[in-house]
Amino acid sequence: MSRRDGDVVEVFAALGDRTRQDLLDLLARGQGSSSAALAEPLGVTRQAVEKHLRLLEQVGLVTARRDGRRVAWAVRPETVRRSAQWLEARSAEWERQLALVKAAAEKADGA
Amino acid sequence: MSRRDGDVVEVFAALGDRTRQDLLDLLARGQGSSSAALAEPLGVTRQAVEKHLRLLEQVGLVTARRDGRRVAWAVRPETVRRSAQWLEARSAEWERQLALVKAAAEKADGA
DNA sequence: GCACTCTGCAACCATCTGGTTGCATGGAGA
DNA sequence: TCTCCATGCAACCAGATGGTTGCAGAGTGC
Repeated sequence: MSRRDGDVVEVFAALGDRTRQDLLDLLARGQGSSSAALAEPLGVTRQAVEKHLRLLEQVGLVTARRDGRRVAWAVRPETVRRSAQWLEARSAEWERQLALVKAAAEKADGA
Repeated sequence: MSRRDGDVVEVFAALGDRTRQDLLDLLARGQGSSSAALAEPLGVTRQAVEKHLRLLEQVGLVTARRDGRRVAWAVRPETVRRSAQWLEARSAEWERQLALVKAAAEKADGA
């Protein structure tokens, strides 16, 4: 597994949390871009939101832009799309490999 | 977010771990199907592998089939494919929403 | 029948995680 | 200039996690 594969593992780990999924939804819908604005619909403190946002930023799922003292967060869907494509390729690869293994096993049984 | 969405979150959490990713790779390649056979290339104990396998089974990524006292584990790529498609749809949806938000903001600026 | 093999399970441990609280700092508006 | 607002950060906490060790039970081959 290459280093890039390692990055993808972190993206999946980041996506494997309900609060972060909801957070990304809110950001994509334009329903708030500051941590305080996002905290209220999520039902957690703004510090919890900031923690999640920093993790999402770390794996490339969101970006931050300073606006005076405010920070405007935004989703980066292209990172999600790339991860989806990576996963799709993996499942296709696994299906291909399983077909080979299955064919080899049937050949052995016939022998 | 629907209940099915909740399931997907668990799939991503399951995929967000390097050992489990490697485990799925080994299973797909047919390089061992029992916990003991899988533990050696992963460098962890068979109990650790079994823990991971049970979690993967819980979210539908692998299946177990009893073979006497042995358990043969197998990957279910269709679950991975479905999750990839879900993610692809989400990123497309987020891109669509972001475009709407961006257009609305530009309209407001022009006013 | 017995020894061996494979699995299941629980207890344990160090670390991580998701969240809260409290306080400090910097930007902005009056 | 001062007050307010928004953010940053650290400490804390309960629970979860990933792994190990030890032991018991069931299947299997001799």
